[in-house]
Amino acid sequence: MSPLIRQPLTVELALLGFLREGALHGYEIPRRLSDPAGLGEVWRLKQSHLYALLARLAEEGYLTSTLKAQETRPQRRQYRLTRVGRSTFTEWVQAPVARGRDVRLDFLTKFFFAEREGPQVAERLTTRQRAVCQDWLRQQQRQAEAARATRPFEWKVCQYRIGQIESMLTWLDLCEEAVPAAP
Amino acid sequence: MSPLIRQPLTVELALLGFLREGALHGYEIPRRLSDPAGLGEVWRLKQSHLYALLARLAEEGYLTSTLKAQETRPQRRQYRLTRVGRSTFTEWVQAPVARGRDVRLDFLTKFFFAEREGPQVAERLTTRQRAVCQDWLRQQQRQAEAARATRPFEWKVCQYRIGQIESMLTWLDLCEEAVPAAP
DNA sequence: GATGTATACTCATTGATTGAGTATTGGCAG
DNA sequence: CTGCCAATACTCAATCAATGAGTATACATC
Repeated sequence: MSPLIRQPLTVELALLGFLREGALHGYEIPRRLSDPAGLGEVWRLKQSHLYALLARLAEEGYLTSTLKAQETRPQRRQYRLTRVGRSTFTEWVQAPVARGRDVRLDFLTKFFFAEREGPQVAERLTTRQRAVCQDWLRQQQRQAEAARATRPFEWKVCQYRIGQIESMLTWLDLCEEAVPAAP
Repeated sequence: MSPLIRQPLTVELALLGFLREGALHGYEIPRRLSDPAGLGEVWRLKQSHLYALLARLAEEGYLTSTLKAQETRPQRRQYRLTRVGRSTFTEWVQAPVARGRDVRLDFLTKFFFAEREGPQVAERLTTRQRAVCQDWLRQQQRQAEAARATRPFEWKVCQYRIGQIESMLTWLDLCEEAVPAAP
């Protein structure tokens, strides 16, 4: 239970999402994870990697693990969210992604769980992410303007990013329409 | 000079691009790399990491290193492309990026060097990349269609990707316009 | 009774990445 | 003229993500 120094604890936090609805054992998670109707399209995670992540999440106090014997099968390790784990997850799932390169994986994952948490959560996430995207957009547009005449490569990089951000914004609109409006 | 088994030798190959125009020492590369008019906006590379990559490229036969004494300063290591290094780079720089997640870094890097190699190279790269993107697009559209009614999350993921790919295609058009037409 | 498969993990190793350290020289402020 | 800082040019040890391979048991089935 060190004071949680590890800054970037990004995607592994998402694993906590699978434990929201109750205790789980390690073997069950890849089953849910690989469902193509869910995150199976977005994530790939090797079994050994998963166990390593779970162990570290336990070490850092986000969840507890207890061994449960079964009559027939080999014993399994039950993972359960701690209070810290629960609140950290709730915070994580509503916080927008801060860097463009993380959208691909992180945002889609957040959105997946946010929808499961309820329409308010999903809407808050998309609203906040839209604000962040609009900041990015403004910043890239400024930079593109500055580079336009003198630095053609930098200008093209900016144009690329601007296109990606704009299409992300369009997509966010689509997502918000799809979420049933919060009361 | 092992038979180059390492499959993914991705971005580090780009380092060879800096050696195309002549021998270099390790310290010079981060200077060129961090130029914001060039790849400085796209890449971040720590010094120690850079040296590690150079060492491995040398180990794998893409370049040779020799120590050069200087009158005053400490001696430096001169890196020079081998024939294998030269041809590997030429191939790499013209090959389209195969996975969407690599576009952000890899494609922009390729394009940077391709422009330096000449308009034919840049045009070949963009043409091929466009073909790959169109494949992705078709595949995602098929998948979106299949997921539409029954798997809403999967459908959204597809829509996200479709948007990104479409905006990439628009950007590729922009790039080709900017490249002076090959004779 | 042999073979395969689902359950449920563990472990050793690789390999990317980083922070910190080292050594030398030139310039310049005091 | 000396003390200190910045620039040059790397090296090294440690960390940590990620993977492949291995282990052990039970149930099914042929």
